[in-house]
Amino acid sequence: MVGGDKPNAGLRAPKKTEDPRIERSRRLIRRAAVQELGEVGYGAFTIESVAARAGVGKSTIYRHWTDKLALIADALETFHEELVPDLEDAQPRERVDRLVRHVAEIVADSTFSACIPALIEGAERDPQVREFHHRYAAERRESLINVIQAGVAKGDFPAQVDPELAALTLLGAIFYKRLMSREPFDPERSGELVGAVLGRQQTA
Amino acid sequence: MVGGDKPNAGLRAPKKTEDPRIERSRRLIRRAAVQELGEVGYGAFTIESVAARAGVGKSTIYRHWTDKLALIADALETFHEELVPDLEDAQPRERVDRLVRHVAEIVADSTFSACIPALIEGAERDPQVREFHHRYAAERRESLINVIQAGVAKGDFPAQVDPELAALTLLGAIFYKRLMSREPFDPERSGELVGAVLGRQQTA
Amino acid sequence: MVGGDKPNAGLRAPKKTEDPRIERSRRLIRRAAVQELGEVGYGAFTIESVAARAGVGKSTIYRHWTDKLALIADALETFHEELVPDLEDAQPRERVDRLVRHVAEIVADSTFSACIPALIEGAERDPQVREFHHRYAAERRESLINVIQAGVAKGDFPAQVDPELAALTLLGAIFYKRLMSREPFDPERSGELVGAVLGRQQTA
Amino acid sequence: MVGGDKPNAGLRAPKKTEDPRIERSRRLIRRAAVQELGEVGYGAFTIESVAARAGVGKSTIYRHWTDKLALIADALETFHEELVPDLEDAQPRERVDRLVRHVAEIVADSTFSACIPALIEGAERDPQVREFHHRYAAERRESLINVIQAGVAKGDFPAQVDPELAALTLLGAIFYKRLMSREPFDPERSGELVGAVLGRQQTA
DNA sequence: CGCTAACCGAGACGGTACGTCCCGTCTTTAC
DNA sequence: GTAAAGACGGGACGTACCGTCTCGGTTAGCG
Repeated sequence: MVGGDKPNAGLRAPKKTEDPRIERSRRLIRRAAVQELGEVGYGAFTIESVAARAGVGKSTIYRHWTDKLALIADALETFHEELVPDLEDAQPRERVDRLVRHVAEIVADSTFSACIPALIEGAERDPQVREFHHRYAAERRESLINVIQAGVAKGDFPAQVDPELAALTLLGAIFYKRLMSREPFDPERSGELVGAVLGRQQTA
Repeated sequence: MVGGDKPNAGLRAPKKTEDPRIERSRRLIRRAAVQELGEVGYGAFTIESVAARAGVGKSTIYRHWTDKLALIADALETFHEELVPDLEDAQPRERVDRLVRHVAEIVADSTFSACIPALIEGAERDPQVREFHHRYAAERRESLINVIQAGVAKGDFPAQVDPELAALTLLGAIFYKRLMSREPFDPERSGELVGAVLGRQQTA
Repeated sequence: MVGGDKPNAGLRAPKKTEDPRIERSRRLIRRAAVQELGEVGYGAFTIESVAARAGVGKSTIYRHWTDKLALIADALETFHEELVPDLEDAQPRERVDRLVRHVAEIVADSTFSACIPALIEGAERDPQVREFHHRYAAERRESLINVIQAGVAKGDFPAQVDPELAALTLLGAIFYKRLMSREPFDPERSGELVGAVLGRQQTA
Repeated sequence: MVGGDKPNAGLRAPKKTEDPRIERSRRLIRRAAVQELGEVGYGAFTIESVAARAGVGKSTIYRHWTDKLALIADALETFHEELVPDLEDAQPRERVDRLVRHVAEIVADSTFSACIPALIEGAERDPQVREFHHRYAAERRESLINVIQAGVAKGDFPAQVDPELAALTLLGAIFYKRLMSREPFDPERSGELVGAVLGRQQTA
């Protein structure tokens, strides 16, 4: 979690097990928040509306998250897993392809995508959000760099490829398109993109 | 202009010259708005704060712009010129280098840079801002694409380079670094970046 | 109440008891409003100033009254009781004396007195205030008329006395002095006044 | 004048004759002000509206009067004459009758009447307005007192009549009715009123 | 009859209050 | 004892006028 939510972090001794209603509320609220985000977007996202949608009092939300941004960030955390789910052992090129395509798909269309601008802006103002956002992006980038590195070592990609720079251009192109133009990057073109940066497949 | 402001549009005959105070107010307010945007971001951007910063009454702002968004959009318009100032006739590679470096420098540090997150967030929330932001980015991209295309035609870059994709990766890398990590893209590395995407200089 | 406030009208079943903060806020605000009215008058009466004076947020006022006028009208309602508190069974002359003196005293000096000009001005501008102001004055006048009538019937006052006209002159003199000259009508002279209008006491 | 208008009070020596435009503007504005007052009442009286009605710039009004109240008071001054126009030498009773009826008529319906509340309120807050309002009322009262006094001296009214108290009740009744009820005092009843206070006509 | 001073209309300006909306906090009551 | 309901203080929104001010353009009346 980003911080901002306040689970019984500091061992409130006397409480053995957590009231089951608490987890129920959290789940309801998180779900409502994600729905709200998807439907009205970040701009019109309102705590009061989330509360209404979740059938919950406003105070219940503030009991579990410090503010709007914390709720959003936490709700997004949910997606974290779904973003590194390709731990297969295909060949490097294949793995890069899948990774890039996966990112492109998520960026092209998902609740997560709708929140990217908010995260960027939030990161600019709030250290907590920044930490979360950067760490998150770094993990994503790291895994891509590693795969590219492996490919270079294995000779699948040209030797002069700088993995870090390559990862930057691959991800950059996808996010840039999403943030700077009407249309997101088409996932179907991810193969092309990889080819442009790492060289065409020298298929026999 | 993006819209929202109400200048002397459409030559209203009877008004010969404009009251000089008007332009002065507009200038002060625009400047204050950009500063505000850079400092507090889109979400916390406040007309009242802009008015205070500009040393102007709130009503003066509403006299010239219909609402907050119109002011933001118009204030950002200000940057339009400063960002396409490289109309030289060097060789294509050199021109790409300079263009990319120029973008990197601006993104690394400038008043404009401070507004990028606000701009992205604003584009997501408001159609007016979006229109401006996208058009603006498109122009920037367009000029880079043209130069790359010329280079490909001339044989300075590999034939298989897709100019549009290449531009996307070049710019993407720069913005991605700025928005997704602690450090902006170092302008000194723009040569490397161009090399990675368009091939190393095949110098003698 | 005059209207404008929105109390538990129409027995909304599910709400048993009212939040005690509500009544507390209402009381504080009403008091502040009356003070404000007395001090700055109707024209300069400001919701924001009332809020500050009551140590309350502006929104709390708007939560309980629809607008400025509703608040003013309701706040003035407060005085209603304090002004007809002489239901004794003395002789008619005595009762008239006391009633007139009571009015003179209130008009000479009281929180209410400070509001009379505001009330008059308000009545001229706003139908709601007017309704209240007139109804209120009518009740006051009515009770005086009744007592005079009783006195005439009983032979304590000359037969040709027109009770309604007499009440008008008695009250009129008091208010006229307050509103049209530096000094209010001296309550000590109320006996004289009654004598002038209803004839001297034909004591043995 | 109440004060507030600023004619060439302090003998600006070099100016022989006044620019005729000035007087013209003053006249237009005064007239517009009175019309406005009559039509929309004091509450909705707006300087901007008066300016428009007079076909004059707002600044022209403020050039000649300090503020709204000064303009209104000055416009009312116009009526001052029409309020003491009964300098005949009838019998005292007749003169009182006419005076009272005249006041009743003015109070019952005139532009002046519409401003009484504003004057009362203004007098409460602004010393200048107070001075004007009180002096004005005093003159009116004085003339009535004098006539009554003459009548008492001449034996037309009972000896025990206190002229000052009598005047207070006569005027008070008329103003009270105007300010405290829906209907103003009916001028037709002024004879009755005088009779009630000064005794019936002991006609043969 | 042409020049210059002033007055003028127009309206921009800094302000202030309006009544609305939503935030994030805090209190109360019901379950 | 917890959670819903929702009152609360706060503060920005965009609007309407206020009373002040600056701007050129027009007009009166002197020379």
